[in-house]
Amino acid sequence: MPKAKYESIYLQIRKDITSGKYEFGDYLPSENEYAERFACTRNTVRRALSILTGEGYLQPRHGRGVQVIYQKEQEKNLFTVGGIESFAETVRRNHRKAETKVLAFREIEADDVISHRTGFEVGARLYYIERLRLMDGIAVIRDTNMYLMSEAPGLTPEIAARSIYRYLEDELHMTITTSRRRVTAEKPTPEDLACMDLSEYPFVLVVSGQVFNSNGVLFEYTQSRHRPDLVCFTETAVRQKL
Amino acid sequence: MPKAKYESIYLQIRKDITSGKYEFGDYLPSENEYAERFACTRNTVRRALSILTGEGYLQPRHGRGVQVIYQKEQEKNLFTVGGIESFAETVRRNHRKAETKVLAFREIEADDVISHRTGFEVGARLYYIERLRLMDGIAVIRDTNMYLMSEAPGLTPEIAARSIYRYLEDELHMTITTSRRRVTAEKPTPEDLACMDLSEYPFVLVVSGQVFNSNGVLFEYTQSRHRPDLVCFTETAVRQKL
DNA sequence: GCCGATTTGTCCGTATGTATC
DNA sequence: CGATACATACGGACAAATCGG
Repeated sequence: MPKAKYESIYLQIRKDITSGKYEFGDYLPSENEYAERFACTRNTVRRALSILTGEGYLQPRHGRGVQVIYQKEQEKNLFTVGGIESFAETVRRNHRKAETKVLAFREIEADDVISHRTGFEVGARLYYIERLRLMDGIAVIRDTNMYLMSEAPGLTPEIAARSIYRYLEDELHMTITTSRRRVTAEKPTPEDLACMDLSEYPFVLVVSGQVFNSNGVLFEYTQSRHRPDLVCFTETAVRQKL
Repeated sequence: MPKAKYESIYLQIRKDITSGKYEFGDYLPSENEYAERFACTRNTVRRALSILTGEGYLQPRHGRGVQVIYQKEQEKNLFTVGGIESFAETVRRNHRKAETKVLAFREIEADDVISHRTGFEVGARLYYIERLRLMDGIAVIRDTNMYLMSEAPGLTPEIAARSIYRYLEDELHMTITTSRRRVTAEKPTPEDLACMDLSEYPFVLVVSGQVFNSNGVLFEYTQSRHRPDLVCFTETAVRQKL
């Protein structure tokens, strides 16, 4: 699957870390040793290591070696925004029953209001999708998504009810590269109140973001309005001077 | 100040982006042109560009060029967690008056409850600090921090009232590399209610995290409890295969 | 404290592949 | 098809930090 050499090295070392072969605090073999072992130059090893460093797995220490700082997380909250976990996966992990209700599915054109909020160009043709996410029959998330039709053609309400990402990746062979997210607390809108049981929560946590594909095209704008007690947002930040 | 060549190139290009010289959607000069302009190899240019890509500023497009995908954020919320902005900087950016009140300053030892929550080893000697952050006289954040004494010696209440990070960086010459953060919504504790004006907000947004220094040592655990209307949490995730 | 070996950090120059126009 | 631009990889050189003898 991985065609680039640095990528297969990256995958191999990551597996050694997540499988527990190297634990928190351990030092990896030296770059020179890896270079020999993988039959490549030190530069190529360093590239793989730099990705792992950027992902928070490793901490290189000048003159000493490269240390593992990855630890298995202790998950408590239901929804972990920030990872790559989808709604369905999250629900499954918690042994609940997932359901998705499509509230709206339209084709629209971006006007300047939409453009300003989402980053799409004025006049761009978009799919506009509203969905309600239910867990064990309780509405917990209200999603609004917009997809650039030229990049994600062929979307249907049926796909929206199942998994849009599976369609994009498996059918359209699209790969996602950069995404931006913002989390804010907002007062619920009438629509929020109509859809979700927010009786004791006078706020919703709003996660909005843009997603770019590997062509560098902004193709998705997404906004998820969460019941505040169920969401958890995680981040790993690295001073990336490597 | 920047000693490494790639770093000064990084800073220069970033400045060109944030200053608006290049806008969202524009293409940067080619790597070869930059290499000539900065009198270095394409590799060095690529390194600077790769950092900017990892930070969400750029989107390289194979065969075409490198596109700017940075947009000036529409800052509505006061506090942007996720960036590297300190409380004082945020307040200054909003032209407000900052104040920090130290509520507690103790030396403690990590028991197993603390250890489990923070990641410090049992028995580790820690500074325990509680602070209240005031903006224009209004309490908006309640901070609880713990620092590993062996890595951050010499902390005092006076330093805590000013800037701990300035002390760590300037006096102890410590550099921060990796940090992990979690954001959750929680019911306010009696302490929260006593310290902050939360009358209309039955929730606080809790940002907790671990910080590693360049020695790879977990030296800080931090928890900030925010009034929900004032915080904004941003993240840029990149599938970093660059 | 010095020296040499090891290890990571920075940078160069070059070659080749692949996508776009 | 050729020119341009980014992507991958090689190999080498020297600097800087660490560690053991």
